[in-house]
Amino acid sequence: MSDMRSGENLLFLTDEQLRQGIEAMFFAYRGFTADPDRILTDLAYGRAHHRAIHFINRAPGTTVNNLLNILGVTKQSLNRVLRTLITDGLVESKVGQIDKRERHLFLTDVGRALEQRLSDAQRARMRTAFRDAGPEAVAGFRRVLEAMMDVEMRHAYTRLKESGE
Amino acid sequence: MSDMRSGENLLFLTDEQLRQGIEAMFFAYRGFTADPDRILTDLAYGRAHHRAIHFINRAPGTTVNNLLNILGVTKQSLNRVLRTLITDGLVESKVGQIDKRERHLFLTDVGRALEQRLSDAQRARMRTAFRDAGPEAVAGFRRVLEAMMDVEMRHAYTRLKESGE
DNA sequence: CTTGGAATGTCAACAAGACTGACGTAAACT
DNA sequence: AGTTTACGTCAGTCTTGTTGACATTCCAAG
Repeated sequence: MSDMRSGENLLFLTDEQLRQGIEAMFFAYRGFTADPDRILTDLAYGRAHHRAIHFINRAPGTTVNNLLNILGVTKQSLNRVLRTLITDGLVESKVGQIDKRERHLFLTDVGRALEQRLSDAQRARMRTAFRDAGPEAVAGFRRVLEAMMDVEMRHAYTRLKESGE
Repeated sequence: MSDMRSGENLLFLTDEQLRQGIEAMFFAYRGFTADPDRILTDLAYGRAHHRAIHFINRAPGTTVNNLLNILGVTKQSLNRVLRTLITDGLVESKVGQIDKRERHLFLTDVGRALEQRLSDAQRARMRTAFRDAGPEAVAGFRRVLEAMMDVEMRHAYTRLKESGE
């Protein structure tokens, strides 16, 4: 795999190749969000709600601040979303036992049901794509995406990844 | 956790693997747009302007309708963006010679300069990611992304790809 | 040739969801 | 006691998506 390292087979780094990578990212991300988006609009929710639900499900009991860092939005923006999810009974907010300033977030049964519905749709597409591309392609896919992240996001991603396996 | 189905090792298709793929997409897309976004906010433009500029540069003389299909937004939404780009002198709109209902779009020199600046920033990140991951990973990355697209978008992508090489 | 429908693009108004800034409350830290 | 931290909220702005209404142009059927 690492035969000619110094200045030979770097064809995959031409501007044209990079541009194709950029466009692939753009078009693929559209597909990536398309299925959950369809479900969400029927429920008068948006992508922001999906993201919150996803990460609360992934890390139950997470604090608002924690979620803020992962999502990379302002607290006002997150709060708007969270408020509707709480009043709609999808998310529960519990005052921290050790530190009472903190609010720990959990999905209710209803919230978990929606999370399932959304991630089933998204996973279905991901599964088809993975299967069509094959395990080696998937490994490459992950390697490139990880290299594309900002450092802090790579750490957040790695932490989540390790907590899940 | 050995999940052997019909002899094949399908470990890369577990729900946990798929979820990691989903999160990788989410975090990577943030990195993907971060650099151009920084440039754009200084100029009071947004991601929508970037997208329009990108594809006009890629396919000079394209019609509004054509661009609409690629970008997947309503014509009214695109029009707002286009209008500011035209009044700011980044994009030129020429009435079609054959069909006078159509407007053909071109970047001006100023528009091309901004396009360069934006895509340089985005390519720099893509280049680093590609180099770090290696050519085989890049091939896999592309294969998975293509499989993730909606059919129409895959066609649009392929058409652009072939026009560029 | 005219006329009605389809296609293309523009203008106006509105909604979601991001942002900043300011402020308040409660709890924790020093 | 005073400061910092965590969270919530109000108010206002911006980008970017939406729908609705409308003008222009093309084309084809009468």
